[in-house]
Amino acid sequence: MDDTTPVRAGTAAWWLARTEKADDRPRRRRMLSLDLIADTALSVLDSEGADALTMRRLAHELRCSQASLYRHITSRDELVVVAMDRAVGQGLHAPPEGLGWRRTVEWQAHSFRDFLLAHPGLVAFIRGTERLGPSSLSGMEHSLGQFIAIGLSVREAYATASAFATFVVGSVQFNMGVDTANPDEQRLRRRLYEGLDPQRYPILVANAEELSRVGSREEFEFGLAALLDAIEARITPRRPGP
Amino acid sequence: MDDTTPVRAGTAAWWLARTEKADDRPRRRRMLSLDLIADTALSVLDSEGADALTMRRLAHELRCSQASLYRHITSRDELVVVAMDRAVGQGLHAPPEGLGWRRTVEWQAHSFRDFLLAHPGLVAFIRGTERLGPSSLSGMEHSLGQFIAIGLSVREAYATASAFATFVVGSVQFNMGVDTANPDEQRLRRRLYEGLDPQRYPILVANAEELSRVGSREEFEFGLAALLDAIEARITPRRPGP
DNA sequence: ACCTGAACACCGTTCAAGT
DNA sequence: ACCTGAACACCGTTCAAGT
Repeated sequence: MDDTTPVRAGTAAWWLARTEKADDRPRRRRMLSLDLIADTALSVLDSEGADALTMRRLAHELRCSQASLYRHITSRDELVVVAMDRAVGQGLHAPPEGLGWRRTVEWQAHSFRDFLLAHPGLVAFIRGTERLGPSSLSGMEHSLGQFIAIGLSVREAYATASAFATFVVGSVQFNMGVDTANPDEQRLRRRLYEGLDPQRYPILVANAEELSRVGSREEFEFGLAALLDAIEARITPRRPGP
Repeated sequence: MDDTTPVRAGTAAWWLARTEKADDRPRRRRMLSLDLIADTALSVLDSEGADALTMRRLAHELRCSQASLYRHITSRDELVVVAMDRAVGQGLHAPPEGLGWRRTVEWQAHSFRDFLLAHPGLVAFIRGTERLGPSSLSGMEHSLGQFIAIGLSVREAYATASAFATFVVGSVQFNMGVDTANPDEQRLRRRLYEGLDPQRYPILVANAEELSRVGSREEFEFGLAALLDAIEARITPRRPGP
């Protein structure tokens, strides 16, 4: 084990070191803790956006010095990784019972997407480095159980759960910078398409009006249905071969 | 039109203003230009990562003052948006002819994914705000043509192309921080799973070894096949209803 | 008319000095 | 033993002053 080079936040090595260290961490009776710092970071990020999340701001919010923060974290990056795992935990909710597997997965995908849309400040910080944190692993454990229960192998279940996570998060992230939150955006997008060079962009120019009306929702529903159909095809028993 | 509030980089309004302004921009005979700055930014980002991309570094690289950069861009954010659209252009290649639609789309998805994996420094900066840039729209124009040609409506073609883009980019982004580039990562991930609380994470603990071996590639292939199957199902003519 | 040195108002991080 | 004021080495951005 090489302790000289610093371990990048979010890697397996890093999460491992954290869980192993947690046991012999001295009990502190002060209020300040990593969890408190992370939750404060989340609330600042959520309510005021990325620019507001500074060490100075956190220290002010927690009524301590900036230097004190570094007794619980080794860097801002590390704090973000921990905070995002907690955010994932906040976004995962138990689905209603008795829906059947397909509608259950559908519900979960929509539910998490709605959470992300409601907290745009967090979205840009989800980078996959929180995948191995306790809350994210909890979500994975749950998904694995679901997919194994309907007949997928462990390996298939993992790939499937990952693909869903990727698509739900990716869909929100990819549209965040650009989507129709601003009501003018649609009209302006139409003008943008209309004004393109018709030689180079014939389809975009010819269908400017219709294309400007397609939102990220439609893309999301298409991709989600595709993934669900793929699972359905896999668990449908095939007829015996020749 | 409200000119007082600054337009956020990457929105339709912003791309529109850029194209409209381009015409009456004075011809300059100096070498410095937005394109040159953007390309320099890309090469710095690609070879040395996000931290190296500073205005000071760019100015040094281009042998000009920092202030000169601001004659061509209004902010670093804006520069990043333009640069990323150019990067997308570099990552898109014409597929070999005569593959049939499914293998063509498959080829494109793999090709773009390989590009991203080969240029990890760029990946974190793809945020969707480059969607409306000339290179990205060129990719969209091409994809629309493909999907319309096999029978999808304009609207379906757009949602489909977007879902592919989301999934390919999202899959790389979501695994970038964490994937098996480091050969130790797999072993450490296994140890991480093994050391979890078996009450809370029974499946992860029981399948630690197998799960640690599933990489992002498997997830990618699953999702890609699912999307392709979904297209296939849509273009297969249904029998007339009752 | 064009360019830029030098400054401004910030960052994340560290550590000697306090209690 | 614990905490922190003040500094350090950076940022992105601006503008008065140069040519």
